[in-house]
Amino acid sequence: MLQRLFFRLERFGGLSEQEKHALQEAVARTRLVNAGEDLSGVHEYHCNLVVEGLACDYMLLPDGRRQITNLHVPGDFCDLDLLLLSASDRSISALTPVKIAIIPHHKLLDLAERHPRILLALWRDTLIDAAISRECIANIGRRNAFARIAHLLCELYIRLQSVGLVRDGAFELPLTQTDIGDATGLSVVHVNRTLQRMRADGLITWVGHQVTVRDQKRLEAAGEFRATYLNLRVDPGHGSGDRLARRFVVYPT
Amino acid sequence: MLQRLFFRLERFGGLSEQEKHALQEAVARTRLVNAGEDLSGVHEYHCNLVVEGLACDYMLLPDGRRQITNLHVPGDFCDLDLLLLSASDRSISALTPVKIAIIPHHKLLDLAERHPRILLALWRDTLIDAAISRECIANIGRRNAFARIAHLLCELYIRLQSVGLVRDGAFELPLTQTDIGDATGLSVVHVNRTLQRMRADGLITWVGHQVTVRDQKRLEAAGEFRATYLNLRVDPGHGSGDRLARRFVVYPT
DNA sequence: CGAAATTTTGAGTTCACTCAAGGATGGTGG
DNA sequence: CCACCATCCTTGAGTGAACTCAAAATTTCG
Repeated sequence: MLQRLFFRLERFGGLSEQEKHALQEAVARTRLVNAGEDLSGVHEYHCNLVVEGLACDYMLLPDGRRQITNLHVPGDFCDLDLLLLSASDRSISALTPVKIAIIPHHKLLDLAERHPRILLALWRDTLIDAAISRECIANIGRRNAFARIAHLLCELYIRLQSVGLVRDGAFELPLTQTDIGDATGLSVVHVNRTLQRMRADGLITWVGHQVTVRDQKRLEAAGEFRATYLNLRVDPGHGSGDRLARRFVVYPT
Repeated sequence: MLQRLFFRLERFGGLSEQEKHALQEAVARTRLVNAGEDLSGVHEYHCNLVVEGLACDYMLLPDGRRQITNLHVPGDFCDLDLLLLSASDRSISALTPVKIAIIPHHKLLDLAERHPRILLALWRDTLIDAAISRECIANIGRRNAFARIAHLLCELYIRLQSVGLVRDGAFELPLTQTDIGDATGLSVVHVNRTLQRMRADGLITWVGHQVTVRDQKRLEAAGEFRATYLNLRVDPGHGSGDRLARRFVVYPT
């Protein structure tokens, strides 16, 4: 059930078998959400974790325009923030049929108390989401359409790769061009024309829901993409995260 | 030293005297950073907290363009994420002369172990930053220049108010129009023209570094601003944050 | 097979950008 | 205390990237 999550977490040390087991046990049940449906209502006292499919955070503006603020691939928590915040500023919706693992807040709280490393993994996950958001701000604020879309595709490539969903440079991406537009702050029409150029340039192919990155280097250059912000590689030299985690292991509560 | 922080934290329950004291004690020293200078280098093994002045997170694009991804007002932590993440994707710079409280990571780690409620307050703070980022994405991605700037000013108004830095609808805002542009994804020229319109419309006055909100209602309407995402009001009905905190008090580690 | 959703094309428009230069402001040193 | 320099604000003019509206072509799916 949580393999994708665990697989991703391996990248920075991972969890012990015991911790994994505890997390697995915390899953109360699973749920299927149809494409286009909101997850709302569910997340009163539960966290939702994507097991299969693609979901997104979005905000609706008064005039009906939509802005997608993040995508959730398998292994991602959707709404960890509701564990600590009372006000939700966005909605979460399924872009494809999505299988969700539902973890009650109280169980996650138990885990956090008994397994500090799990608490840290959760916090860390929310911090990476924040880094993704920052990158998105720079993307939308300062790049043109071509670069924005290139950047988005690069990010998805790495994120999907980190959960084992890329094969030979290709991955399933069941997004409509409207979705791409809502995620990059562009109109559908412009997304369409830009994607045509991107395909013509030989950077990608996009057939059905199958996207293939034909020239990752040039795509990354076009999107000014550097994967570091995703924190998907272990970099033992910097930061105190490992130290913090180690402490919590040495002195378990 | 940390009054602004504590003042802001009061809004959702605050910290005990003991906890406040412990946080105060964790401050190793303070530092003055000149306007325009980066805080970088400092934050290898320290967290920086703004005591006075205005700082910002920013990212520099290859061609030299800048995108400001967040502002830090007094009482804000600048780089809590570095406690857990190894890769830093942005820089932090002082927009005005800034007084910084430096808190070594290891001391913050001690605190987190001994005072779970402090750990939660820190996590919560990073979650609110994430909410601010999301709102910023929607702002830049889907709103026009007028609304973007209005929204930014509304946000700053509330954030500064939450740390007691607004008086009679007026606050110090030592941002240049270039800064506003970098924060909203606009060019200086366009910021200038938009601000002129905003002043002519009677929404604000901006003299020197003093901004006065003349008509908050209309400004908020123009920016489609709703303050909930800032989580600055206690809303006991929703969420599990309080429960989590309570637990950690009932069963201290 | 037909309806609905999605992609694509065309044409005209606009919001925001760039370039360039002229004022204003404020800090600093002689 | 004033002159000077740097930064910032402001204005004008021309341009362009992305938008809107509208409709046709294509794909998807029940």
